[in-house]
Amino acid sequence: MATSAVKKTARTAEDLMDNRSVYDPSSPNFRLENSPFYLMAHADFKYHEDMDIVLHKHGVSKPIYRVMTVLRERQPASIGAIAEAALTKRSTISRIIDRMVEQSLVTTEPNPEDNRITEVTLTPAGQQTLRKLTPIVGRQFSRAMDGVSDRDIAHLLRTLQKISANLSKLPIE
Amino acid sequence: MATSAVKKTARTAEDLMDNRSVYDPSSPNFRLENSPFYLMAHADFKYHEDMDIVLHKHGVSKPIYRVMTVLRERQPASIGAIAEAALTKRSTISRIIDRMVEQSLVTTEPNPEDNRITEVTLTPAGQQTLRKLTPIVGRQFSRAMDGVSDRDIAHLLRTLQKISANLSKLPIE
DNA sequence: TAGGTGTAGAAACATATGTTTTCGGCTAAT
DNA sequence: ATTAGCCGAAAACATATGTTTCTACACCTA
Repeated sequence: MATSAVKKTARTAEDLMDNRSVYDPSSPNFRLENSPFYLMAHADFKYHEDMDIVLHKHGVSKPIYRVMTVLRERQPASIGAIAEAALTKRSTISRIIDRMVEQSLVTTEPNPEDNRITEVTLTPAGQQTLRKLTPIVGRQFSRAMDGVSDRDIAHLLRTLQKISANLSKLPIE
Repeated sequence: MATSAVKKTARTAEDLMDNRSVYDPSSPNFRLENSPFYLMAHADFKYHEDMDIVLHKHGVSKPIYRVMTVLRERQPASIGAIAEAALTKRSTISRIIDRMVEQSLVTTEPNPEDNRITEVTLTPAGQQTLRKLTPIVGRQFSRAMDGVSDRDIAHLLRTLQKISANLSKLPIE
């Protein structure tokens, strides 16, 4: 077809704007600053980098905070369920929970229906800590989203959810 | 004002759709599946999880691939510059470069202007490996973006760039 | 009911990353 | 010119994560 032929011969400035060549990592025009996944990693990194400093002042590490946010959603939760939600290996979560028990942030007890399963629950102290942290995290979120409209955020969410769903299907090769 | 008063009293289903309460981590209505940063982490995790398996078949680890993509942009590059671009500590990059030298993927030489600086360059073999990997990564990218229009991707990029820029300013507290 | 299979979590082991210290080289001020 | 201070990188040290193995338990089936 004519259009694709044109696109093939004229591969210069304009297609830096309107087709995949800038952000598709297999394109020669690809640039990291235009890569969605690089930008996600960058945003995520900066977001947590700052927050980590503040959290540490409250005796909470990044992985511990992550576990707490998972537990806020659903409680009690098994080690395995937490691991999956927190995108971390079970053994790692198992040890993080150990530390959290030390700090009296959570308690553990075997599931009465299935003795293999360890159910984890936030203690009142853990919930209290989480409440204390919430406004701090809220400020960081606002800082990140400064100048981004609610409509843009909604759009961002839809796109990210689509991408996540795509990647949860069976992988390549 | 009237509108804000209304919003305060009627905090139910409709504001799950059109205001910050679902994705602002300081809101009680917050849910992880609606959190932009959680979704970014999730997408990034899945994206690289799959790719890692394929890369390993070509003798390339995730961090090594990351360094290679940075070097594709600018070459030669110092250890420090690579570390910054790859969102990793200098000492870590230093060791990754050691491994890459072992595998003859890169060469290093001191910067003639400043002997403290180590300049890293991809070898022909390294470039060859990168070229071999490119279509694989491209397929994974396409898989992730399946059903996402170019217009949506462009929108995503703009929003992510905005967020990254916000977070690169001075942090909270 | 016994045995095989699969699963959850912990322990043992290996690896990778981050933190701190050290070393050499650059630079500026006296 | 010398020295103090800074910076990049590497080495030494500490910590955290991932991988593999093991144990106990649950479930299925013969």
